[in-house]
Amino acid sequence: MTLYDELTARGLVAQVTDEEEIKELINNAKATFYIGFDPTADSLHVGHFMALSLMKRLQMAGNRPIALLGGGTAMIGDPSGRTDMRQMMTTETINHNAECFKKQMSKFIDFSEGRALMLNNADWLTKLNYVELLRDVGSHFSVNRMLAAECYKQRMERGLTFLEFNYMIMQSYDFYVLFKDYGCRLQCGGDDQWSNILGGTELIRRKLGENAYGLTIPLLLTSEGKKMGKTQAGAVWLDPNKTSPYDFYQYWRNVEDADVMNCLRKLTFLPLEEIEKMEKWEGSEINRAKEILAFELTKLVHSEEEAQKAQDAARALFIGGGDTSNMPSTKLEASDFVDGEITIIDLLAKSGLVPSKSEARRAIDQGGVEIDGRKVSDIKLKFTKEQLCGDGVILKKGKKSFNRVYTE
RNA sequence: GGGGGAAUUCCCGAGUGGCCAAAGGGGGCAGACUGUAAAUCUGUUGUCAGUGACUUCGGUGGUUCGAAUCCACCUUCCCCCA
Repeated sequence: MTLYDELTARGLVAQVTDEEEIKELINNAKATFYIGFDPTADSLHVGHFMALSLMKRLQMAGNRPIALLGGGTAMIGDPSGRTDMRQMMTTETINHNAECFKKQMSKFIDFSEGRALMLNNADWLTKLNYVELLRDVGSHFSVNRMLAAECYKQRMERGLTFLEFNYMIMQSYDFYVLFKDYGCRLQCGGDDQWSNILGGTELIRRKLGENAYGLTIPLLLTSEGKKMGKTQAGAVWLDPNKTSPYDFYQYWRNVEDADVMNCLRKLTFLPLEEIEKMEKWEGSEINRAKEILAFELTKLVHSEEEAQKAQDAARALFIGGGDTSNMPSTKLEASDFVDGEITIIDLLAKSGLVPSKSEARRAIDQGGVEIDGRKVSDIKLKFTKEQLCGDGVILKKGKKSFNRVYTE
């Protein structure tokens, strides 16, 4: 099976500019390609993961990736598919974020010995001269065409600033620079980037008379059409300090039945034959597939060790017995105790299982709190310091939230 | 530049002087049923202390015994005309 066929089979190809040419390029390990990442936060999240994994897949097949940090484009803000303008970010924030991205990507992509490049478009975008750019690049763009682009549709109704309108031109210019200076012939990206990518291939054709190509990855959606990788608390981050490996594992362990196979195909590196076997699993057997999905992804993003820990902790909590030492935990300080005691409500709040004491109260009222497997009915329950020494107690809120609280 | 309209709790959206912590829906959380799934049903959903207090309706002042509701100014957004 060729690389391109595998990508298609996994559902990783949404749109391509020229299927035959792209096949030729990537199947024969000839391609230098790029994917851009705008450093709009201090960590990559699940939304970036597919792009990263596509990058890795192409690299494993011998192609050379360029990870382009959008230090310059982040200054503008991509309006594609957004209903409101992005908040303007300071240069310091952008640089800090770019550093964070760099570290995370290095764990995933092999940048040694020129096997991959990491560039920052701030290096060329910030040096541009306005009038020159207008003449050299601006003359190749038709406003009429741009306005008709799908990615601006939403914004046409709500308002679009000139700043953001220029985003496409900047991204097109990136592709042009990478083509010219690094021989990059292919740009990949999320499907929402289609218009921006076409802008680049057009610019290269007009300015250099050469062909460049684009390939987009479908957005990862749930069976209900919502973006995956979002929780109530926000994005699912790849940074263990922002989303713990345990929470990361749990996110995937809890996907809906209808989404498991899709995720396995798109996100994991398990052979397709193996995934096809799981397709036959039914009913509660699907839970096995979810465990595999969660384990594989935690392994990819964090490490095999962390994946194992998360799995052990989850099994111990949900199935019972086993090793609970790796579950999320909270250590109490002496100042958390009043007269050597702490109330159940404070305990819940401290553990982070509830955002406020009112919610703690509600949770107990509704019979949703357990301590070491016993339901809490007394809202005034207190614990002495001695009771929480050593291993402490295991708090459970609802069906899935656990936290071990202890003190020394 | 001229004219008109809007800003409400996580989101949408009612509310036009006291009965408003603010209808309804969505989402979230909890309970029942389950497979750490979905669907369904029930409860709950500002904070802190338990029959109460405090903060909230874009911002700042003002009128009033009393304001999300009235007035002034400001900010932001939308629409029409240029």
